Amino acid sequence: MAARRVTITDVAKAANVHASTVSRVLNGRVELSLLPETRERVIAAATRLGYRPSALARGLRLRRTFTVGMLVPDITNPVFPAIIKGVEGAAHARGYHLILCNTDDSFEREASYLRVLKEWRVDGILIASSSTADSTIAELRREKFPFVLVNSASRASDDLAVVPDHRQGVSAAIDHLIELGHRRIGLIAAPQTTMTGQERLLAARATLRRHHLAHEDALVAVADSFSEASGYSAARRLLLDAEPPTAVFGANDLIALGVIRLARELGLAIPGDLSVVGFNDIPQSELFDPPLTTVHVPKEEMGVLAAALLIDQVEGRHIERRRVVLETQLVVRGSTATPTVATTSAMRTA
Amino acid sequence: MAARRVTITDVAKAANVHASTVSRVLNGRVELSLLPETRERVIAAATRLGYRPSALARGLRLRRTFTVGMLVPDITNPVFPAIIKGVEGAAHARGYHLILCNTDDSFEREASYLRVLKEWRVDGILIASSSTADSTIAELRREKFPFVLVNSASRASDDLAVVPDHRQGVSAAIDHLIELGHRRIGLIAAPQTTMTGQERLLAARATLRRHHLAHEDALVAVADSFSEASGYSAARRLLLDAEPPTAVFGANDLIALGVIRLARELGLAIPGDLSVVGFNDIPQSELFDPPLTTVHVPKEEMGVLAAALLIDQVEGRHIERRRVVLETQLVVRGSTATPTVATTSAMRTA
DNA sequence: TTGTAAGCGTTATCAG
DNA sequence: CTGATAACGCTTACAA
Repeated sequence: MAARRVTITDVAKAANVHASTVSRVLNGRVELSLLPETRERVIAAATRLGYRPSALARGLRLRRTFTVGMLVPDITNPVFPAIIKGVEGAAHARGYHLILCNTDDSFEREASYLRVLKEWRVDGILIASSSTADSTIAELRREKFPFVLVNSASRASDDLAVVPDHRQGVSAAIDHLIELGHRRIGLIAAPQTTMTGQERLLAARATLRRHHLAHEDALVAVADSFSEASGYSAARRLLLDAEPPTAVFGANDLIALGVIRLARELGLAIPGDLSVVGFNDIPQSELFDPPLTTVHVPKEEMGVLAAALLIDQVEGRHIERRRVVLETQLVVRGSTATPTVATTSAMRTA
Repeated sequence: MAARRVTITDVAKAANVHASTVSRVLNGRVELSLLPETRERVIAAATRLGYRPSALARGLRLRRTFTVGMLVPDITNPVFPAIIKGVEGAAHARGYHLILCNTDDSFEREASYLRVLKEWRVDGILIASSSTADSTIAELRREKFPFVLVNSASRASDDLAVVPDHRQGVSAAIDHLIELGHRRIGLIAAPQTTMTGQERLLAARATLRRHHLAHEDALVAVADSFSEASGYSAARRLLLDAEPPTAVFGANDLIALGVIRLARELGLAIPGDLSVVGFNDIPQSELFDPPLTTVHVPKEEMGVLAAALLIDQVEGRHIERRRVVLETQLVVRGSTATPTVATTSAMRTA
């Protein structure tokens, strides 16, 4: 099909030198002594023939690929593109390339991709896949395979990780609702099979408890995934209840948008009849109807830091902080407000 | 750092056979005659040692990597994740893996990534990067390197491509505005360095001409990129004009959202004072304020078809249609309406 | 049915 | 300063 690739030997022949010389010219360090004349001849030949070294052969020989893999649960969730952008930029700047894998939130695909990444001998792996089985991570740890968790941490606190401060963010979101006067606050959690899901629900419950507010089961629904559709379904379980909440915290922005969609269908005004807060501050959050009140997470920065941490590890540099926790910030927009009289009636029952 | 990887020879030793036998057991076709007993011993050894073949070595030997590369201009633009998802699904189903590269709309990065993909000996390349220089594509063509264009086609009509019907989509969008009674229709084009940008502007102009409507320069602004920010800036040039349009067609949804943001800042009601249409139908389009009227493009399907086309080509299968053009469909939501009395005054001047 | 050997394209080491 | 050689880990004729 494609014409035979030109190899280092072809270049060598064309330049009347040995292949090893070509290699030295093309990627030898400067202190190597080479006749300028040879160097020029080699470079000329290489460009004339359009020589492209084989990363395969080189990786095989070097036992290094200058490539990092990244596992993402769902590229369609707008948090991730932002994180990925950060990762890619930082990796690129340090001479690494990124192999991106979309696990579609399936354990099976995740395991399969992890295998593939290892087979490709990537130098390290970034894991943004929140559902990652503990066993999977344990395996990486056991093998001493360099990896860094992004966005969602692991149970083992000594794993390298770059995460937003879930607890602080969630707490700020719920404090905000309470300050507005809400007393019946519904929680739409993310899957409890994920660390992110667990952490955010735990944090939310803790905050409510701190304020001596109800956080009974009737006020909690767990979404099947981090998607809008799942948020919508879960919201049905909450809002169609006899005593619906006056405010809802969604474990992420997509879930919050699902709530908003349902509310709209039910004819509930937001924030008039129902306040909604999300988490992540996805792009265009301020253009939704209503503009989404949410917890801002420095997504791109998170990616940059994670990539840096991974590469530091790969290159054997000293690592000061094994776990980087990034500040989050509540961004109040239109989707939250003081509960109205109509809904405050529900408050009394709380 | 990491413990030495276990190789095929390690497995061979452990199973008391030669490496070639291990290879045969692990990926030989069924018709190969192997003693069941040997087979079992090998498999046992392989699993016990946790053997993972090196894709590097295998790719080097096979001159095939079962990997395809994909160039995406901006992963942050919500059209692409959807396309990527389709690509990845289809590729995965056929046993291929995807290496994703974000070119950030820079020629330089694009060229660099293209080089990298070739160095990794990917079996083929998917190009969704609309700004791709003709010369780049020409080079691929010359080298007979398998590639398929997605979302935006090339000038050369015989290149393999899977694209939406830009002409039909744009025309539907503008027809819609005209049917509503708009006569001063502004165009916010995408960069004219991109094929997509050119095609959509051309189509828009043609449609206006067909209706004998003005499409003078005052009604056209060209955005610097496909982003919301660029749409916003370009919109300033249009809407702050003495005689602003009563409706605007944005070359994509993000640009349209930029227009909406500006309109909101200027206190213009949408669709009351200004109608806006976009292109692509990005996720959550219906949750914006107002819900975005836009041209729906079957994004995931586009990805699936493109991947299939590429792999067919790679595997030497016969290809019936070299260019697949997908139907688009106008989705009318809240951002367009009949021009109000106030703005119809502007109509007369047109 | 299985072992032997060569080679995929590089680069590190050792001579010269 | 540059050439020869071996090895990275795998697959596939060919031989046994």
